Amino acid sequence: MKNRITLKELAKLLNVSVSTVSKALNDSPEISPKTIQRVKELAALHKYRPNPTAVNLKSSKSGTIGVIIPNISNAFFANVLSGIEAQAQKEGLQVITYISNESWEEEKKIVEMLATGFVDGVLIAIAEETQRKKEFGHIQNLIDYDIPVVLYDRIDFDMTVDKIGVDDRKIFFDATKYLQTLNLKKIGIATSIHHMGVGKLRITGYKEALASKEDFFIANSAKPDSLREKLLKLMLQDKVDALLCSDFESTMMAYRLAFENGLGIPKDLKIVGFINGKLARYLAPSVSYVDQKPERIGENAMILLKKRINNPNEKGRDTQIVETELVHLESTASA
Amino acid sequence: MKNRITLKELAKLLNVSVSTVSKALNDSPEISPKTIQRVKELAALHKYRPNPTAVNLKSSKSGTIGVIIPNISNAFFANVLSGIEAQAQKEGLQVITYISNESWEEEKKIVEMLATGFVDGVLIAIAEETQRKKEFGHIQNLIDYDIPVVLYDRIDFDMTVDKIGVDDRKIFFDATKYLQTLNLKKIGIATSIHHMGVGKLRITGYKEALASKEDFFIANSAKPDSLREKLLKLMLQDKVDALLCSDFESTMMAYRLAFENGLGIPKDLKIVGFINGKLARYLAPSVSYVDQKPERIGENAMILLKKRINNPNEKGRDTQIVETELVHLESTASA
DNA sequence: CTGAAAGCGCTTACAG
DNA sequence: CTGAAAGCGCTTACAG
Repeated sequence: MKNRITLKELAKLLNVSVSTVSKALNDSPEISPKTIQRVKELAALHKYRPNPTAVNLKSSKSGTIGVIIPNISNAFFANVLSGIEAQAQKEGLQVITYISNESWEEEKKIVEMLATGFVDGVLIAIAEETQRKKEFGHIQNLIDYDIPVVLYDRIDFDMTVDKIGVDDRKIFFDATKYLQTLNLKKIGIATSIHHMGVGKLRITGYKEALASKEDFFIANSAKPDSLREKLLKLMLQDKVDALLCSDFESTMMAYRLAFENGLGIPKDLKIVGFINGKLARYLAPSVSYVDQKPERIGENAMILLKKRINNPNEKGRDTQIVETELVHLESTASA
Repeated sequence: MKNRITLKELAKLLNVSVSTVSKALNDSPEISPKTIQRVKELAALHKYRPNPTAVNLKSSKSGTIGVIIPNISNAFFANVLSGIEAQAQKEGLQVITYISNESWEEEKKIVEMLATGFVDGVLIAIAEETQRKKEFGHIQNLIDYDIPVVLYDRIDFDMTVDKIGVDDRKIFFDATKYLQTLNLKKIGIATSIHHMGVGKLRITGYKEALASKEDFFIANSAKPDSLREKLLKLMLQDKVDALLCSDFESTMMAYRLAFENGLGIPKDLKIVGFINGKLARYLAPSVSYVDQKPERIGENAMILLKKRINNPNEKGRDTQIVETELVHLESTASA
């Protein structure tokens, strides 16, 4: 059953040339309708499909794009990928996924591979370690090779490249302001990503909203044990009224620690989290969360990349901001 | 910066033939050490990388495999993908992901595309709708085309093909037996995937463990509202002592409904769930869960596929079972 | 309207 | 040890 039929074999069976078969299948006006029909019928009979590799070689396009994901276990990135996939299918592009595991070295290896021109374009969310090391040479190199690149989600970097993400500063600014309207005095934040661009911006937004009107209450650590300690201090000593949580880890840890220490949510402590909506609604109590619209980010990232692939010589670079939404559930309900 | 250098251009610069350059770069013994060195130096200088598309065309291999995922928001599949990726990288293969969204039609479209020989092999977890319709023609067709295929996770189908998954019947059999050792009388199950192969097997395991010693308590529905109602009946009317939950939806809904109705976990109700370990530990109380070892499934699926790609003519087909683990957390703690 | 030829960028048997 | 030629499966300018 193996061995797909080729143009050459079709041509032989039809007693015409390879060129004629090729043109007929592509509905060339050069070919007579009668021949087109004959060719197409036999092609259908044999289930002919052009060899994509050969087509790619001719067109010097690969028909694929590379997507670098720092951590696929993170539901946010899984959903972004879902949006990318859906849009790529519409564009007729294949998506090759790479997982950097937040590692600079793995990311570098992937990017260098992609720099060989393996794909028509690249979508990348920059790894945590890369941000920490501030070593962006490999990314810059990719851009310099004129391979279309779009940064998604993690976009707070000084590179001339298309970007799409959310306004992290504004999200926390607005969320803090919202909590203030509930007459909460002590508003704190919890984060395990304070060393990343998006994490920093969220802290900035929080600070700007509070201005110097109140004290800052910040629990920040990438290490679970240390984050736990700092959170406990905020909850039990400082007795904050509300916690803005910047990521999955800090949201779930706040939720869990409230339970362990008998703090009622929202009675004793209000929580706003960064987790996906499906989970947020199942928690008990349900947790108000920031909907980052991951599918939309993915979809628009793909559209942006496709645009750049089609217009490689355009000079300007876009930065797109996707609107987010603060979804109010039980964890911020007023008495 | 664009336009990667080709063999032909290197050859011109070196005043040798294309063949010589090609052979030199591949360390052919036909070529003198001196020439090899000259060629490699210039290639390095120009950062020459062979065009993968051309190499693939020659070798009639694509160096890529296709992975079909029913639903990437499901943490289980995200983690399987992670395992696949890691192993693929070791094997030097690219992974093209496709998301079927549990849809028969989308799956069929993807599979037909892959049947053109676009990839060297395919890993697939069969979509829910496909299972419901019992329409496996497209999958069988892929197999008939001699494209190496490995079914992962959802493997309870009568096809001559390599498979890798867990023993779903045994998992629920053992879990039920375990709950019996806690002296629980009324053990129920909750599932929203009872129409799928893995779901059916889990129910079978539960029934076999109980034998006819007790009544069966089963809440099964793919519709949230209906599942909620059935679960409430089990919890409030039948007053089951424990619930085995078969998937994310039913686990989280049981957790949430216990909270809404003032049932203490584990005091009034014990729960065993199918969710990922990270989440399970953060819940309040933490929920005992079945660790399906998704990374290992992905990794071994990739190994199995690679083996089949390398030995296309071997006749036998493997079914690999990955060992799972019931992790005991607070939700099944005894008083 | 049809076909021979060149070419995409490689590899490899074969000749010298 | 080096190179000319054929070929992987296509597409497309060009000739007839």
